[in-house]
Amino acid sequence: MAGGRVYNGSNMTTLLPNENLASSSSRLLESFWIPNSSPTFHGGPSASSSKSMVNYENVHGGDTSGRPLFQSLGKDENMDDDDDDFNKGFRQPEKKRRLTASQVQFLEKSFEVENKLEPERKVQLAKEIGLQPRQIAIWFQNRRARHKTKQLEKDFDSLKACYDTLKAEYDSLLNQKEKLKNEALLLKDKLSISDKESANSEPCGLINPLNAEPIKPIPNSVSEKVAMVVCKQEDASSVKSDVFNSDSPNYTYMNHSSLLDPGDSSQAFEADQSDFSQDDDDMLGQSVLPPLYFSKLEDECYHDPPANSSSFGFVVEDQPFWF
DNA sequence: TAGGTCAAGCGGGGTT
DNA sequence: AACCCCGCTTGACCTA
Repeated sequence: MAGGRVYNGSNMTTLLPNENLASSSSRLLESFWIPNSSPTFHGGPSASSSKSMVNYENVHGGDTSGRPLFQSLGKDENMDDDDDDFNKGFRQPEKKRRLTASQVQFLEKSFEVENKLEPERKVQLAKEIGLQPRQIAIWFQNRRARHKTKQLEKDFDSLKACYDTLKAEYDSLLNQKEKLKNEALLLKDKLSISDKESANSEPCGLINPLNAEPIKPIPNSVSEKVAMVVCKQEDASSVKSDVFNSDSPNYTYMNHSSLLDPGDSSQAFEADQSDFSQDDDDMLGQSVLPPLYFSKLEDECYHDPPANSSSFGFVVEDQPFWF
């Protein structure tokens, strides 16, 4: 459709509905709008709402009983001072006027009820507050646009907060991963050192795992768990003195266990993760991350553990045995 | 005076 | 064709 709609025979571009014909000067315009005897929606710079460009309200508190809540200016009322100019062919460009606070409040309430505008409702609203139906439609359109903008801002803030949270979790996980990697490396070093020392001090192979009957009081599966739990409960910096104490009956078993195969650090890493809830000193993640983190860990890490890490997955019912 | 706000214009698309 | 809605823009006005 071509622009420049025509309403009630007046082109909106040059003559706004409910608006006086433009005066030849802003001073004239103001004086024209200063209320004297007119009912509602007449106003001027001295009107109650200082923020309104032009306040149409009846600031004199005139009796409006028997009238609609708001009443627009009739064209006859508008023409007073400008008739001459208009007839002479003068026509000032339109002066935009803000709706009054009362009008806006009325429209806002209506908007809260329903932000779409049926034709009947539009006409009704227009009558109620003394505006042209077209103005009501425009106000609702602009109001919907503002509402949409605000909603977008809200959604953006919400998504950004979500992103920030996830990023914090991710960073924390990265830190934890690095820490656990370092711990695994440290443990491997200790293992190799202890291995060498034991080989030097007991060259006769007293504790060869292949014929280790004397030191097998604990079943293999349980022994593995003992080793893992002890490892995990120790702070990496404390060098696991108990674990590597040569007096320990599990000492040699640990040393020759394939659990901490130096070639597979991921196993150690993964096993350690399974014991987060037991570790006090290394619970960086637990102290930082929300419970969601752990549920996610379970979802993402334990639903389908790698086959080669099965020996690290503690059976739930085993845990009370160790703790 | 720059930037924000708001009523209104404009043009395109959809519906009846 | 008339009407409506939407996105974008314009222009008047306000404010820091």
